[in-house]
Amino acid sequence: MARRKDHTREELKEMSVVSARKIIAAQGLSNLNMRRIAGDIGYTVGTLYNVFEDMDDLMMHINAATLDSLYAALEKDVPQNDKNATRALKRIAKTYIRFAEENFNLWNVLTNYEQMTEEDRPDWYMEKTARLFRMVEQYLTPLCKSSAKAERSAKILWASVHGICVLGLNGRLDIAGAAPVQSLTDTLIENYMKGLK
Amino acid sequence: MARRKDHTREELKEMSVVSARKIIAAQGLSNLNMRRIAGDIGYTVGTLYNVFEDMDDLMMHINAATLDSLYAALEKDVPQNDKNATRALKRIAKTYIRFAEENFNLWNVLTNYEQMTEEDRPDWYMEKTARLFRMVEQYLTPLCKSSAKAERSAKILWASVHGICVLGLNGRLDIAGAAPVQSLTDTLIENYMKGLK
DNA sequence: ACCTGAACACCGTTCAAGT
DNA sequence: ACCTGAACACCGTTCAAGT
Repeated sequence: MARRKDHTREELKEMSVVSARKIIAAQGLSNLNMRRIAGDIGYTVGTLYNVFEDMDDLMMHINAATLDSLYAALEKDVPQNDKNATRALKRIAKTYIRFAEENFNLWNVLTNYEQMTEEDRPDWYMEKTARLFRMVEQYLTPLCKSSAKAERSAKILWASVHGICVLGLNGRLDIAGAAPVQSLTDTLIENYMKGLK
Repeated sequence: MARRKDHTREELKEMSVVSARKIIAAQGLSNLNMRRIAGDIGYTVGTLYNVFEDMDDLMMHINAATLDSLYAALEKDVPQNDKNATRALKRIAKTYIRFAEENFNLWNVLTNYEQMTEEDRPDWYMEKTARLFRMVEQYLTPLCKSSAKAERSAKILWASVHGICVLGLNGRLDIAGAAPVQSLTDTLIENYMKGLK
């Protein structure tokens, strides 16, 4: 063994993240561990630590991949340049909720796994969340007096939809499934947009 | 040793929860473990398992205590029978945000630690969250055509404020501290209530 | 340089043994 | 009946040893 060099460093990273996401999606975070990932990609734990700093580092890459697939889902489902902002925002919320339901375990990891190190989140990671907010913001800019106000409303609406989704899908609102959650976010967006004018 | 009977079963439960909450508040969830709690209350791990089913059970009692102190904070700070619903709701949000900031570690455990067993949450635990929603609902009932509509708006507003608080205090909204978070929830509540009329 | 595999420290949990 | 403490299984992480 040793010095196999079957895969490049980047390939190993990619394989590890794919494997870890597969395990989380199928069996939840509690069934994820380093030995399991290593076995799954045909290496030993030591190799994982040659490629990732630690499990937190691996988890950040897992969440980055989830953010990418969320962004892709939104880009695919949400029509570009919808002149009706309220309709577009409802569509974003609907896609977000469906994504959360369909990728429940991965989405929960993204939501719950807090990297305590708030400030040393790398720029490439921050950008993945920033572009999600920009997607919401583009529909609010034409309706607001300043870009600062549009940014504020984008934060408020995104975080609110997120909160309803978190509590709703986790059974804290006495409702079950994605449909009633979406109904609540629709009402939120309608009332907020009415109040904005 | 053995057969000390220094404390009743209920006293042991209480002591364990108090100790665990102290550890979480001071050093975070990652520094909490069964041996530490046991040592802190002057017993061994076996005793903890004589009183709690497992760590999940203990965690539920920890979160129950946090919900109680949150309710107490709200009861203390929010004026009863405020005729101005928007003002009262803003006050609830403000107190909630301050509680989350001041009890950050405990509040994060309450928020992030998901008991996967959704349906076997005991009734006495469910009631602790239900009464929080009722507190919000009381201000919405006079403004809504049906109690069902008031209930819906209570869920929407509570979950939205929660979402803004979660993302805001965890540094996901490019803002720092409780004040700007509260500013966002104020705008949310204002616009939502305007839209409601 | 890359990879192994054994070791270390530390967990949650169990349970035979004591009083 | 209550409590101990040692044991078990399992985890993240490290690192000397191999090629």
